[in-house]
Amino acid sequence: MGNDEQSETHAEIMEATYRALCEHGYASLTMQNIADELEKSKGLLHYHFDSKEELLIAFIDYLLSEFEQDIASIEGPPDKKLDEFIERFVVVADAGDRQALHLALLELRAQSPFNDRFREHLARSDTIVRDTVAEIVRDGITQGVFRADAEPEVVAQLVLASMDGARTRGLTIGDETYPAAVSEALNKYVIDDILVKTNE
Amino acid sequence: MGNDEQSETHAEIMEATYRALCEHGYASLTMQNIADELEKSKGLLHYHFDSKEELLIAFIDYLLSEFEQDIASIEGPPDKKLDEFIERFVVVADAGDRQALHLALLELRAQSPFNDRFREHLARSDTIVRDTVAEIVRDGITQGVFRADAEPEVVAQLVLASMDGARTRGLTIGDETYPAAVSEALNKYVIDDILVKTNE
Amino acid sequence: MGNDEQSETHAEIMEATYRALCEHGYASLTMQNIADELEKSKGLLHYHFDSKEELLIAFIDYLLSEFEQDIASIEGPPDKKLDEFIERFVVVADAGDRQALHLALLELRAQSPFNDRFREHLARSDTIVRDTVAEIVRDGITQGVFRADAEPEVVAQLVLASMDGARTRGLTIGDETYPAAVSEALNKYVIDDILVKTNE
Amino acid sequence: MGNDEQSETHAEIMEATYRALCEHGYASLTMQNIADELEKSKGLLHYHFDSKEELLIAFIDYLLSEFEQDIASIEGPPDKKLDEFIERFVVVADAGDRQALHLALLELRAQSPFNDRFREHLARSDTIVRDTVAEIVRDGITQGVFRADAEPEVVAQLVLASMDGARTRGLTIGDETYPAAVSEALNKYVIDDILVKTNE
DNA sequence: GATGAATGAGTGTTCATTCAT
DNA sequence: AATGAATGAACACTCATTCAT
Repeated sequence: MGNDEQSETHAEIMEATYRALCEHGYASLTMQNIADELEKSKGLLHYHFDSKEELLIAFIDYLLSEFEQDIASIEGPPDKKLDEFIERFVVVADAGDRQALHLALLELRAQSPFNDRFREHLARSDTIVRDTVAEIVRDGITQGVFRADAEPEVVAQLVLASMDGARTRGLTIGDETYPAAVSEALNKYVIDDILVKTNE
Repeated sequence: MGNDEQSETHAEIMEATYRALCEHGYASLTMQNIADELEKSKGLLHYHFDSKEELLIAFIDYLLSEFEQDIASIEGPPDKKLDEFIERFVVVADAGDRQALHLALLELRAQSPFNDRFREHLARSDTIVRDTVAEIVRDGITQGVFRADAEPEVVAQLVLASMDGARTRGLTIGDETYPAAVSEALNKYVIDDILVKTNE
Repeated sequence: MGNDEQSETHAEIMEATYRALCEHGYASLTMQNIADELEKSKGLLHYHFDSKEELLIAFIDYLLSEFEQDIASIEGPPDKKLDEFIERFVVVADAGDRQALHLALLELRAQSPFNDRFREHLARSDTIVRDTVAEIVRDGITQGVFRADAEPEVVAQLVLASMDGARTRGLTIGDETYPAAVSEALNKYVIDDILVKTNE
Repeated sequence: MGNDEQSETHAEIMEATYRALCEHGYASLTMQNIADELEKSKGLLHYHFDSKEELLIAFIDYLLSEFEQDIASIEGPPDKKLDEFIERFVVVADAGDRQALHLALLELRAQSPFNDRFREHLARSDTIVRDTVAEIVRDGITQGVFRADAEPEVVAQLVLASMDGARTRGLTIGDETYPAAVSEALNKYVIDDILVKTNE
């Protein structure tokens, strides 16, 4: 059976933390909030995690591994993968839920300058995601769908930054169309530029 | 303009709040922190503001008006103004301080989904800033330095989003070069595209 | 005015701590107990002391300084002073109160192996008290009331140890006559031995 | 005698309790501490004892019976037995361990004013030990090694009190030589006095 | 016998807020 | 305007105890 036992309650706590974080926000998140979402006692949380910080570190890892799995599952030719990647970052469909996920991440990020461990765990994932995008661009160049002078690392940074910022600003003004609008702009002003035009 | 009496202590409290926020972060910000920075008592804060929230709302306005004044002070031809705008957003020189300002803003933004008043005040400013950038682009088109098919609103959104995201990701991984790198990418992949090429 | 301000509330907290300690014992002593005795809120205790430990350290100092003042006030010729010292240690009269004081001290002592700061503060006082007793014996030898071969330090140790132990055992079996009995034994088997016999 | 089944696990729990008590002290002693020392689960402790208090009562009995057996095993002529008794109370050799035992006892004693059952169990033992010492003195008088005017009960009280107090003060100031010093003083100022001098 | 999950009451501590001065 | 004392609710965390397995 292995040590998959970590899964049962551990996973439920992570999900409860997710819901609690979405509902109350990081600054107001309490162990009681999480316990309420879990419909278990506060004590149980401390039975499984030494402290709130420990629980949140575990939560960061949970959140990021979910996210990493998600983007790793993207298939297809490089240009389609890049589109799909942006699409998933933006999320038109299940707006509510994934928006909440990115908000949760944003809040944790906003805390990272004050918490070394948060920063370390978040940074690791940031690098992975950026490398993934850069790799897509690199594959695209190799396969001839992206122009040879496109810089994979730079494009990756710009794509990620603009999508991140779009979400942040979307949250700020409560305008859910913001990410989609930036996604379009990104396609028009950036992606289009690096695409090899077949008939021009 | 208005009751200038507001100026003296009020301004000092805003500055103290700024320092306290930079040092402790939103989630750990206490009235005592602010009072300590002010070198006055906690009670005084409540004499001037009915509650912590009220003080923070006032702080958002203070922060944004500072920011709005800053970008309003940019002079020169549209393409230079856009460069300068990005430059100030990025800040190469006084990294420490302005970085802190943007972090403070980010934290407040991360809270806005949980606080209607935060959101309203932040949204107002967001719109102003975006309109300012769009106006610069519009002027640039009129003056013939930007291509006629550039969309002012869309470019403004993309510029702001990518700069915002760059800072956020810079904070996440504690990499101060991130915003500068994205700034360059922005110039190369976006601004360059909409510039009217004089001799080509 | 001076910094005697420490006196007002500080003293009341010390007294409340004393009463709470007597009533509940160290192991069950809570900040709430102390607050209840003080008839003030728990928060106030933390306004005056950073932590429970800090409060207890202050309490040790308070207790010991009271005690040191008490024994320093003993007057008269050396042999009478020694008697009076033992008498006060034993206390026949106001049994209840002083017994409680010594119990409080005993509890704190029992904790000292687990708390460096407790130990340091208690040790300082222990030394002072022992030196005081030794000094009495030394004076007695000089003045010819104690035999020249009496060892001041050794006698002081024996006197203090037996009185301390008497109280401890008195507490153990709830027998209030124990200290008095040991006091007598001490006089008969120790003090008598070192007294210079005038006509024998 | 009785249900010998008690022996196996029961004894192991007692020993674990002893170690846990030595390491953490009474005030910080938890069922988890004991379970850790036992290398078994907390639940098991409650299987064997209805409550923590019940376990501690059993522990007092265990501790005292060990102690009583120890002093009962002393052999030889009365004056040697008295010396040996003091020696064992003091313990020069295995300082660490027996010191811990007496500390454990002291802590439990310090609790006895707040716990009737503790007090009763401790008092019973106190009486037994005191009677044992008094009996030694009485035997000594009968056998002519102690002076006829020595009062067995009084001497026993004084010996026990001073040794107890010596240990307490030794713990207080972290001075391990204290008990030995008092032991010497006891011999010189008390035991010597009641010894029948053969050539004088 | 023995465990691990789970609970709930209680702990020290924090903090926005109030108020007399 | 300004303070320091004081409060009360809430917080993270602890722990003896229970119970299904």
